Amino acid sequence: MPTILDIARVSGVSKSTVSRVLNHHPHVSEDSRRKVEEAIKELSYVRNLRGVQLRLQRNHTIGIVVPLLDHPYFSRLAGILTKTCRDAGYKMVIHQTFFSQDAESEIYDALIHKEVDALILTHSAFSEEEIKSRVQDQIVVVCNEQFEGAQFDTVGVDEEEATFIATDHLLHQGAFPLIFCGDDMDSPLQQKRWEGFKRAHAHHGLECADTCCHNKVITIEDGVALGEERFRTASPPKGIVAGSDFVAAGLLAAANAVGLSVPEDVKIIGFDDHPICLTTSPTLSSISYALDEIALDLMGRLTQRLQGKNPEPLLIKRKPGLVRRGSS
Amino acid sequence: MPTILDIARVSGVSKSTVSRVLNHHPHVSEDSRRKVEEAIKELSYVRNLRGVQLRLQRNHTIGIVVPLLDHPYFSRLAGILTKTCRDAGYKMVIHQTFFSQDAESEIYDALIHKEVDALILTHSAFSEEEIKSRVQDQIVVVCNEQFEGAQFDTVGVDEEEATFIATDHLLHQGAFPLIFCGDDMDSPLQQKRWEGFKRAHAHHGLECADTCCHNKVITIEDGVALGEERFRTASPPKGIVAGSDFVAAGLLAAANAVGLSVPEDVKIIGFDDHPICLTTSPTLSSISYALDEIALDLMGRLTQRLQGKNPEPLLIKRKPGLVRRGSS
DNA sequence: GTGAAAGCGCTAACAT
DNA sequence: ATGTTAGCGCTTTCAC
Repeated sequence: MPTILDIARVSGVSKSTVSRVLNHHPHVSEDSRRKVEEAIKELSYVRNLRGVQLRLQRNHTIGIVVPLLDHPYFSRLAGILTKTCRDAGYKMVIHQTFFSQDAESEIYDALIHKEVDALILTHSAFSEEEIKSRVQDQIVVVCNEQFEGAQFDTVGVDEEEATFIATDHLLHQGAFPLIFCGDDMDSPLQQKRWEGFKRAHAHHGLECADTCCHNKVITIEDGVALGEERFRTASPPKGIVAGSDFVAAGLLAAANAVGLSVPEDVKIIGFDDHPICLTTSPTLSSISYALDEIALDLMGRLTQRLQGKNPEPLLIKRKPGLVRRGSS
Repeated sequence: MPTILDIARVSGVSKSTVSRVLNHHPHVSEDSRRKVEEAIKELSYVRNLRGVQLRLQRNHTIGIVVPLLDHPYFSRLAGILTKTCRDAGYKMVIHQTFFSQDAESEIYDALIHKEVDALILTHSAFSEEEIKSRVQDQIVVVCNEQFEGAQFDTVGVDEEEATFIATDHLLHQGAFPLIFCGDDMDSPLQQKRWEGFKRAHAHHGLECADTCCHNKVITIEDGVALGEERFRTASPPKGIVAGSDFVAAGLLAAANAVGLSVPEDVKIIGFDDHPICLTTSPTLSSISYALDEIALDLMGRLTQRLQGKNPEPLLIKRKPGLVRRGSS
């Protein structure tokens, strides 16, 4: 494995000049540049990043925090963000927290010790302030977690509004009472959604009890299980605002299995507008996000910070869309 | 950010001793060890990995190659493998190739230049020999890509057999002619599957034309599109072996939309036994994999190689399972 | 059992 | 425009 010293020897210049060529510095003679480039090609030299990193105290690596990868929303988001970062010349390390605060804490430690140059949060079990106190002035940006943008750049969809729209839609169709389910009711995101759910009820002059809120409903199987439980009671709910399309699909399957008709007996709506919505009978209504645009917004902001700029934290909330299909 | 030198100063020993404590060397006096540990706690010191890496020429980082993350099979596999690696004390960097040979080549370069200590392949657009010639004696292990295990440790399901079972099952139900679809027919995996598909036909004394093979069918939407195209012809296929459950779900939705009954008019089977199988009407038959076991097998092997052992490449092929549901 | 010193590959301030 | 040199944080001989 050749080093810049080898390149220097072969091309007959000093290693500083090699470094200058490598880093596209000005003030290098055309002649030196050519010789160095030839030597690089000849020895098929590639920079050892660890040397650079040790010297520069930078990694060109960004971390992304997701609760779990085996999830249609987070895998899609991680896929898009990874590509976006790569295109911007950064490597991406994906961290799964499995909704655990301990696992999330370790990631902040990694950031503080500069194992990554910045962190993208897509979910958190902490509040914005708690995170800020941990990470100090390290770079953190937030993607579609419902922080207020007080500490970090935050871009995403207005989740309170999204849930209001979904809930209002079901209530408007005459579905009541409703139930609501989310993956982690302790997170700010789920709290926002829950507020939107309640606001829609108030808007229609209806009461909604805390008992219609279900926590830790994440996967298709969770949706099936919740449906099996709630649909078999004497008075099953008339409508469901599900935390994701996968959960919604599971609930729909349970309704079919129990013999309830969708949307006549029970109406269902999910989040994300994932293509799974097209594969159920009836097809699933959903709230849509423009993830690609969100990713670009976020990366733009992140790039600025990585270049040392330090503007006030920004909050971008995009409008969600209602995609009405067969299930409502 | 404190360094071992700070620890050395505070604890009153030399930095070599600090290093020895850090690395759990023997021959350190109990007294020194205690003082160093106190200083570490006091300054909340954490090792700077880049220093270690530069010195040791190792990263404690493993790369994983997936075609794309936004895919139920690969995101699940990536999730499991990432957790398995983390538990073994390694970081994981996920690379998406988007089925491009160029993107994949870059990853091999990264391996050669030791940006990662090893690579886990879950898909490749190259042959085993081509990869070997690129990566030389760097560590590569293969997860469920159908290599022959001549060059690399390979663990996964016998895909030829899996496809034989799926195809045989449909033919046995009287479904003929069939069509077959895969994500990337140039890959060894899809070739194996295609061979299993043909072998099942031969087993039943039936012919199958190359025209029943469809390439680059990856997502739910691809499945819908393929279904719309093939189901509207005068003589639609009687059965489909789909490359993944998502594609199968898309095909099923298209069949329903076109007015074909499943399984009466057309029978469908997918791969992976993903829970989406439970959410369609009818539910989807599928070929099941034991991914968690595969991940553990693989990690065991990988750990050995990372410890410098260099046994002959191993080939583990687990038996696939047939999960019969409503669609066949 | 412990410390001094060399060096992993690289960049940048300083000198020329 | 180019070379010399120090040093990023760490591990590991080699002395003692």
